[in-house]
Amino acid sequence: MVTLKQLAKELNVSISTVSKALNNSDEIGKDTRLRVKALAQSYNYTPNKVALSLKQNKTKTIGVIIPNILNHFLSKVLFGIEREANKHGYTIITCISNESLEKEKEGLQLLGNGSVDGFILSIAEETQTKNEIEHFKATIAQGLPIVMFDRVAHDVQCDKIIVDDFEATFNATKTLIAEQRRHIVFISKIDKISVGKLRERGYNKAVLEQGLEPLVLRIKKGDDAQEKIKQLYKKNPAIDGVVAADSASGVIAINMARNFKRKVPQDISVVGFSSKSVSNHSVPKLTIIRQHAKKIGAKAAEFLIKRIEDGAVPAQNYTTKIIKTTLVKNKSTL
Amino acid sequence: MVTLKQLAKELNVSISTVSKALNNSDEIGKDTRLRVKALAQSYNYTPNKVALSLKQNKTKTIGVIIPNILNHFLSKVLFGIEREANKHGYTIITCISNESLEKEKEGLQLLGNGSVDGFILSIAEETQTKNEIEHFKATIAQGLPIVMFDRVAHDVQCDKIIVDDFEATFNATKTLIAEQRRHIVFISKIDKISVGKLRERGYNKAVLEQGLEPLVLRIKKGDDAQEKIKQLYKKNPAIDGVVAADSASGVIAINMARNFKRKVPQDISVVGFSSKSVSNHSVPKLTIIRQHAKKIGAKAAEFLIKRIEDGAVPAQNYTTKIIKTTLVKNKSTL
DNA sequence: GTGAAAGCGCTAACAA
DNA sequence: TTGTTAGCGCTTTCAC
Repeated sequence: MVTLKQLAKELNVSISTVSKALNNSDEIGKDTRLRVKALAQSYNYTPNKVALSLKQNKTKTIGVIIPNILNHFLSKVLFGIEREANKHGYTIITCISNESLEKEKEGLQLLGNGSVDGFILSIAEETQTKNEIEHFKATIAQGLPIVMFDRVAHDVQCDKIIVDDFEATFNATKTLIAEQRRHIVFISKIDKISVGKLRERGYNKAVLEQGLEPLVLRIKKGDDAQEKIKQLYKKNPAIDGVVAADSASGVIAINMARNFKRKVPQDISVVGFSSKSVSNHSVPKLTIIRQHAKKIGAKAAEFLIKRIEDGAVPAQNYTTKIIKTTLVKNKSTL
Repeated sequence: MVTLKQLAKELNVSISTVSKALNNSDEIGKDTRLRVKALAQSYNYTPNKVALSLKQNKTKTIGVIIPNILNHFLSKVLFGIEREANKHGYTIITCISNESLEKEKEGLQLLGNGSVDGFILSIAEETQTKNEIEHFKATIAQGLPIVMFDRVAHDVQCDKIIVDDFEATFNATKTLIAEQRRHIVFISKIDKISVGKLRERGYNKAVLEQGLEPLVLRIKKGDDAQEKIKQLYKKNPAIDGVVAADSASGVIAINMARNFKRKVPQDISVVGFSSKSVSNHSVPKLTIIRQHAKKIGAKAAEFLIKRIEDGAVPAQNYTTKIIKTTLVKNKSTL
């Protein structure tokens, strides 16, 4: 990489002249400016980002800590973050907590040393079960803003972007009830995390309101989801509706139903939290609760960048933005 | 963030004393060292990463440029990269090229300004179709090592990690032939990129060797994959085998077959490039060609870090490592 | 219109 | 054993 120093030497001018010329300062004479620019161009000069960061005490970089990049929803949010960040001239540096509290802390620590101007994160499962929030508070106290999305800690003062999980399943369940379904099961692989709990509650409320019996299938890590759902159908032949809290369960529920000679949507109606691409993995296509992951990511980035650039505004006026889900009807419901 | 300066002031010693003490230099007396460390601890001091980077002219950061983070294979590789990088004390900064040449160039440019010590990347579709490689060469010439994975440019001198795409489909097709399948179709959503072409050739060779007729279904962006596959089955009732080049097509091929009252694997045998989690999306589970994405990522990181840390070794001895795929038999084949 | 100098936070060669 | 100084690459104030 060429530096200002080298350019200055070659042009027989001072470093500051070069710097000013490149920054279009009107202190510098036109001809000098042009000469400098020409040479810089020819060397393909670009200012060293690290030096700039040190000097200006800002990195134009956002730290993103997500629990699991193999989760389609989360990687879609990441995509949204990246795109929005880029628009504003920011890059993102990613840590994957792998649902571990320790790795989450490490990420915060590692990037908190001046590497980033702020964080966007979704909380690890372990952090949620242990209910730890001190590391977030410490980071914020250190002057680094945090924006949380999806899985958030309500006791931490910061901007948040969440989904209307409770209402989403409540409404989805009611939709099935309106189809005259009376034996609706709720399937979840995410019963441990906050959003999973909310979704289960939404389902429960809708079912109980109608005097129906709730039936919940929780799939643990390491379980064979197909097998569990098979057993479920076997034991409960009356099932005529499925609400799935995660993207795979809905798809499997549809594909497995046919093994029991049950037609979707005639005999069983299925709806699940998922994305368009995954909804394609079942025939008929899964009716989905869309979470608008990219939008969530974009909003999170927007919020964070605003915080960063509004500078040392006394941290306050924190917003919690709810991105409403949309029910996209495909052919797995009537 | 506390700085050395502040610690020095509070302790009434010089900045360098503090620095040395914290770095366990034996130049510093034991008591001073302890005093310094105690205070640093109490302030939760950690050296500013940016200053360190500037000083040492290395960032301990890897730039990763991937075409599409929503692709399960690619995000899995990213996961592998991140984990391996972390092990070695590196963080990763991600750019998503979105299959665009322009964005790929931008990423290289943006991070090439001192932000990273090297790159790991998989080439964008547009870059492959236009066959542009100058930006890679320029980056390498600039002193930043590149490791390419999966979609690589053979004309660029650098380390590469690839998959045995040709052999994978060749062997998979032969497996189907050994099952006495005589009407095997190849389905691909990725016919434009290098690996997609290799996979198609592997299939072709196996089929032609047996004097069978090749049949290829190419699904374009924006196409309804389900509909295309449905039409395929309708027009070609003799199909008794499917080799899928991408993860979704195999799953859909299985789920759709049942709509034609064709049993998998009895009537149709299906195998596809995919991952364990996606193979679950069909009943029966898809027999998959596993690419060991995480391992690819880990190897790529390992290669790059070695290059970075072996310093200015005259760039040479470039390795191309082939990570062999594994055929994991599930119930969609005999 | 141009240049010298300070300083961002850190390390390390050298001086005391 | 501790401190002074220079320097990584850059911007910016102030002097000429």
